Amino acid sequence: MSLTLYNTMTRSKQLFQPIDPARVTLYVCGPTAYNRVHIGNARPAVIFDTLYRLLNTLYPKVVYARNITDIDDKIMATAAELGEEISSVSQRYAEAYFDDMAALNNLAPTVVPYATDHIPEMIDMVSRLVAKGHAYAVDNGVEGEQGHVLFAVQSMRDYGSLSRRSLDDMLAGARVEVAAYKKYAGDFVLWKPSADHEPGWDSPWGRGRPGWHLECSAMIEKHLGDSIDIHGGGQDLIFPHHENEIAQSCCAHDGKPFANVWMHNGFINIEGEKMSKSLGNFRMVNDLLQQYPGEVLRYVILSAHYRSEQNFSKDLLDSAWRSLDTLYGFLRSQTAVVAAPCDVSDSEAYRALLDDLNTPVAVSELHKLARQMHGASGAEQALAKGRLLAVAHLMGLLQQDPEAWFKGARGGDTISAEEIEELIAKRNQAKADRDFQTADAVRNQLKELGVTLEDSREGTQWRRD
RNA sequence: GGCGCGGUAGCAAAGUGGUAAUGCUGUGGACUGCAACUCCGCCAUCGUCGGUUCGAUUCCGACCCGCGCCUCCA
Repeated sequence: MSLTLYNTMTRSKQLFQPIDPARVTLYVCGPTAYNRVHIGNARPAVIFDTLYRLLNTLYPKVVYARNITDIDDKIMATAAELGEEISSVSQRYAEAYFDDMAALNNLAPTVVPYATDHIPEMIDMVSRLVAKGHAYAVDNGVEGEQGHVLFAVQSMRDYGSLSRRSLDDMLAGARVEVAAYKKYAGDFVLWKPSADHEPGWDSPWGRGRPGWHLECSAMIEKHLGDSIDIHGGGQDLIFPHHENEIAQSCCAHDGKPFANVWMHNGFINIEGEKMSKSLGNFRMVNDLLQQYPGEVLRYVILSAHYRSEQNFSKDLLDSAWRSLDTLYGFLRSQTAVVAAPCDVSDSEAYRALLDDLNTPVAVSELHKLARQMHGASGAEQALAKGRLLAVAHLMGLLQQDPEAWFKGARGGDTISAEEIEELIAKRNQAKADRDFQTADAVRNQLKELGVTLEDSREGTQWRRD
């Protein structure tokens, strides 16, 4: 069994070969904690969580790090707006992020490093970059400029290799003004000075704070090593974020490779439009969770290949919910069957995942396996159930009790489970009396309250629509 | 301007040089007191035009359409 992954760096799929099979390393860029996260943040979390699960079946130890950026100008702005401490803002939103991600059945990463816990490491890295001639400090005495440390992009030969852009091309189309203190327009900030009212840490270049890209380089170096196996994130991070991470880390390590495989997930659009602040169409995970189980969001994300763009819409979410209903329906009808232990690697779904995380095929296999289970009996059925659950577990799906799935709140519930049971009892009595008019009246009454009844030889089951 | 991505059934979404998985929806039937669930069946020739080939949705070229990035951004 071998894993193939698409590498943004080479623009091709390639066999995954860990640097050290005894310790595979995966790093994914996490959120900046200044707001509730939107569904776009959820995609990489779900995708790479699935990859993490997959890697765990292949290697004895996988170190998965996903950071929290807790110092950033956006957080500072939010804190100022709310009149709150920066740390309290970032802590609150980091917690909210963890809650949201857990609701999507994401496992906790092995390491969750915080930027502010790594200031000395960052300063150290900047010092090394300066010493090696890859960075320079602005020392012109000008207020607001003095104390910046910039990465000298021209000091690195392969700068731009990930995004495949030449410096000149980028600068030609640049839409931003170039700060006068930069030696070269493409140079980016490693460290910036903080005003008295801004958060800051003492450094060789005065009181200041880290630039955006620095934390990832420093934290990866500390927790994962100089060279890691896989680095992931959203496509928008390819440039400049990841390009700059590469620059920092490679130059700090005298040219040693930084990440062997670069993986980037596509964007999520909303009802056909790009999700953006100006369009006001951000979909916060938390808001969606008020209307849909987290598993539905996860199912939707896994229904598309991670590299393609994905369009979120109400129809898509509703249909995913119905698909899960079908799957849980099969499981509910086989509750009595004890799942037999099963080796996931012996499945089409597993092979699909090994092929650059082809989750759409893996999801489709879930449906095939469920039907297979449904049509089987005896030991074969037990095995089929075991396989279905094992494969689903790899994807973080179908792990809850089917009964709970159907009876759980689905938003706007107006009738309690007890009341439903009472009405069912009443209807069953009517049925026994051959009073079908009353029986149907009860059914319709429940239907209007969003409850569907399912009669079978074993009795009546119910579900919320 | 530079770099890059995509166009497959009503919707979503895989895939392959030899006539297209899967889910949702719709629809015909079975089951049911009626339903629901489930089961059986039906519903696409893969943006357009050329080329290569015995054969292309799959390779090549052109074109049309949609989209992303170019230092806030998953």
